[in-house]
Amino acid sequence: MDDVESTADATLHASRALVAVIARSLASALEDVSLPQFRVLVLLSNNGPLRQGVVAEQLGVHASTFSRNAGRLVAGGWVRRLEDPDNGQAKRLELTDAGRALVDQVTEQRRAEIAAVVAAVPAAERPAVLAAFRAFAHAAGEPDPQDLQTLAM
Amino acid sequence: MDDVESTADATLHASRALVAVIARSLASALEDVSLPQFRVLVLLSNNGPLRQGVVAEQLGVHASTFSRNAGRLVAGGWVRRLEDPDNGQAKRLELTDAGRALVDQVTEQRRAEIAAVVAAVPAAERPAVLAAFRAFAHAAGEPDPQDLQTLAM
DNA sequence: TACAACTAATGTACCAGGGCAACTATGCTG
DNA sequence: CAGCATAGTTGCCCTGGTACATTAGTTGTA
Repeated sequence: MDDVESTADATLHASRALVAVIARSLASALEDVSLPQFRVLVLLSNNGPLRQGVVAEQLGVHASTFSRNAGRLVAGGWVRRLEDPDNGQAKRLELTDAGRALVDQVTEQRRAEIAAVVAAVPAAERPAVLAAFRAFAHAAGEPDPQDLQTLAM
Repeated sequence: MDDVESTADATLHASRALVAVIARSLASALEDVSLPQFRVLVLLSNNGPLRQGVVAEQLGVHASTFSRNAGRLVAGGWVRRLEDPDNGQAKRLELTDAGRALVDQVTEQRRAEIAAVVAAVPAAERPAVLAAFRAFAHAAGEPDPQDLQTLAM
């Protein structure tokens, strides 16, 4: 087994731990909203207020579908529908405080759990881990936002 | 920023790349089956044939719910329902070749994409990356199977 | 101004997933 | 054998996500 393979192996193994963290952080939010709904919140969190049509297109769903989904989010108090001052026919969606808090809570939990793992790495090895993860991230390049959005990141 | 924080930061960054890979590999399977359905396939792939009731319990859904879901998987040709020779009332679920192939394809794609990233890491740094991921995985401990199952790993 | 284009909402319909309750068939045990 | 427990199926109902077609209101333009 060459070093590409064994490194890929170790990466896959470590990725299981990361996935578990991500799944756990997601699970807490999914008690409040569905995954498609949470994706919307993340989208708004990353981009600020957006027109409904834009969100629908980003999510790859029909505008009518999204209109209803947005309605559910509004009803749940996670987002607000605002008139677009520049365009009377358009509506802008904006996170409410609750919506923002939900997203923040997930990312916070994610951060905290990963920090806990890192803290469990012997201090002497931490710089090496830091350098290695940076090298890996660099080699991977910027992830496709569309892919990240699938799992609401 | 201490080195726990900056390392956690780098880890989060690297994890985005990993999540993108996982999302992509999952996406290809989700053209054929739904996520709840794929979870079933993974469960069977990891454990071999299982009684329906056991699967339902693992997934945390009602037996009646799962009975129908299993029916859809059978109809799709992904699993087979077998009489349990030891117990006339029980049914065992077993992956068909197609079901196994679907799961294998996802894990294969995942492996291949990660290997591609690793191959893009300069050879001189690869041993450090290997060591880092091992250290991280070790620090994280064994992930909770329940968490992994959420995202079908 | 009148008409076309755009944006969202709504009526209608469908499917997947989920639960509860009732039923069937089988297994176990006194 | 009678009666109870176990395993799964099915009827019924609800929610969420999805699409298509249509409608209503807004904007822009010929």
